Amino acid sequence: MNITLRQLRAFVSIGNLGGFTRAANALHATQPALSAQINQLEESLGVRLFDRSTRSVTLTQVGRDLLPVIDKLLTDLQAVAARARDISQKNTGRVTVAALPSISSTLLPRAIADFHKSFPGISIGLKDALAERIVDMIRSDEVDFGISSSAINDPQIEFTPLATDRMVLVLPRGHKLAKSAKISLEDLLDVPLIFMNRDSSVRRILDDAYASTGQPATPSYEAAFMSTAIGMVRAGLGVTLLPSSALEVKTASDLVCRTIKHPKLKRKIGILRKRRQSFSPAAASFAASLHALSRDWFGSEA
Amino acid sequence: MNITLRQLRAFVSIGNLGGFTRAANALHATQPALSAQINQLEESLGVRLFDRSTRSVTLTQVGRDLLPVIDKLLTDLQAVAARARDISQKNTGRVTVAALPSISSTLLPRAIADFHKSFPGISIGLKDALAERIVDMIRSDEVDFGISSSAINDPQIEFTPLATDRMVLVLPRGHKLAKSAKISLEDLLDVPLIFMNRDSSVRRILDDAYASTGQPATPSYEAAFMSTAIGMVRAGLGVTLLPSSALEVKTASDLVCRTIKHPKLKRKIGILRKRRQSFSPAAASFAASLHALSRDWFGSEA
DNA sequence: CGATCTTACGGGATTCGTAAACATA
DNA sequence: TATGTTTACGAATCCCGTAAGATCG
Repeated sequence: MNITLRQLRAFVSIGNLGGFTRAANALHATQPALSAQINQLEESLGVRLFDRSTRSVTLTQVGRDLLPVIDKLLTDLQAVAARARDISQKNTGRVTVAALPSISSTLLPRAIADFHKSFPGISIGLKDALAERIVDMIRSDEVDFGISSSAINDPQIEFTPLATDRMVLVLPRGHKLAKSAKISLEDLLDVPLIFMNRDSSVRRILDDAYASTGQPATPSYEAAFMSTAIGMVRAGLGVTLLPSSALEVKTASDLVCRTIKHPKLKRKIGILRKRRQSFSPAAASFAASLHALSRDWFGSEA
Repeated sequence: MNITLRQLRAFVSIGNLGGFTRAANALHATQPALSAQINQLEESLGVRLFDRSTRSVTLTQVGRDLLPVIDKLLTDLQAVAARARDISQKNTGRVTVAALPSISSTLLPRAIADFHKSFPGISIGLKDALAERIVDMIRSDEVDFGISSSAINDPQIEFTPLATDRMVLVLPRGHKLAKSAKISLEDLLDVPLIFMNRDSSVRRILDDAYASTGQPATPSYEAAFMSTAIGMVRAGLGVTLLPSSALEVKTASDLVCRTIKHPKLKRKIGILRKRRQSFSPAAASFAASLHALSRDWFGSEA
């Protein structure tokens, strides 16, 4: 015969309430049901738990010993279930994401702030890193998911697009190109160019784009941080191409942004995660929040 | 939906063994059953516990969190059940009994020794006391049961006879009464009598018996301990009447025991316990052992 | 193609609740 | 006599196991 939780609950309830009838009411069951359950439990354990007369029920010595232990057991179980439900209802949990610096500095802070309003119980960890490192962190489960560009060739990693990030030309307000209606890559040949250095994924996109034109990229300067590149533009050292996601430049009144028509001057930004590994409820919720926010941010361009 | 122990066991087993099929074999169940159980558990908790592909099963983050907790829960339950079964199988436990001094010094030491051979896991506590105190200890649950005479007038206390204890006359080997074939109470009128003092239940029996003859008891000496009374007899100060249960006197070669025919010169010795309070398994076992031993000891006289 | 999980479904065991019997204060 | 437990029994439910389906390596 097997012990069931119902039997244990009946035992605790009867023991605490001191009667089958009272316990039956409390448990929304009938007395005969409890009677049977206690009989089964007693048989399973091989001990008599209650001394029952028709008029009163008292615990036996063994029952008195067992009651607090079993009570604790049931309380513990309830706590575990409550914790699980808490996680599922996103009242608690932790999500850690890895994202490119451009995303980490612009979209994510706002996303995190918004998300925290809806789910104050979930804490979010953010690690900014370059594309390769992001993939590493996903592989080693250091993060729940990553936010990066799609240029990944790993069958283990799954990409879900969030938005398209265009490369925009950033130039000083008075620059001659600022007047041109349309600007192409060829127009930039005789202008000093400021690129991100070769570690960055932005740079890789530019190199690819230039390679497709047959004209190699010849930057006059290379910067490790976007803020450096912008500072150089502002100082009149040249122009630079930066992802629109790093839109802090838009707010600078002495700079002008112009889009350049070229199929390769854009990249897909999206969520990277291990294939066939489900999101935790908290991570799923945050990812959904990111999708919603990116629609507002970039519009619904594919 | 309600959580069941089977679901938890399935979860732990699958989590530890890393597969539904392996767990199904281990649990002597079929794998669709486990599949259903995990589905139910996941629904109850509101969280996904496993990431399952057709070829492999891995715990989700939440599942990894929950596994050790639930494992411990089940282990605890098993320990509780094992403990209860231990008690029921009398591999463990403690019995405390209160008994009259005459019983405590003769029958009980042997009973305890015998019992210990059969049930080495049960420890037995013995408290020797007079009748009133025994009843007190039963009432206050200081002891599991008492061993005393039946002269108790408490509806709360239940008496189960063990044996009949006769009062025997103890006299020096050369005493004149030792030659008489039959001795009655009246024959003792002109002999110095040594009685137990008025606290003892033995004395009460003698007083009752004498009262029924119309002749008041007139002891020449009163002793608090039986050994004192015996010493007095041995010294020739008189004769005494003692319960046969205190049979150590039988072994003294310079003394003679003679029974006296009188309906009141006996008492029923038995087990006293609270009405409608069940024995613990250990207590029941020891009580049964006492019944068996007393049959050997006194014969099966009612 | 084989190993493994999921779905579908029928039969059997469990268990619940109603009603009557039973026991004690 | 009234309260409260146990017994009896019919019915609903639950759950398991078999078999077929689906999917991934």
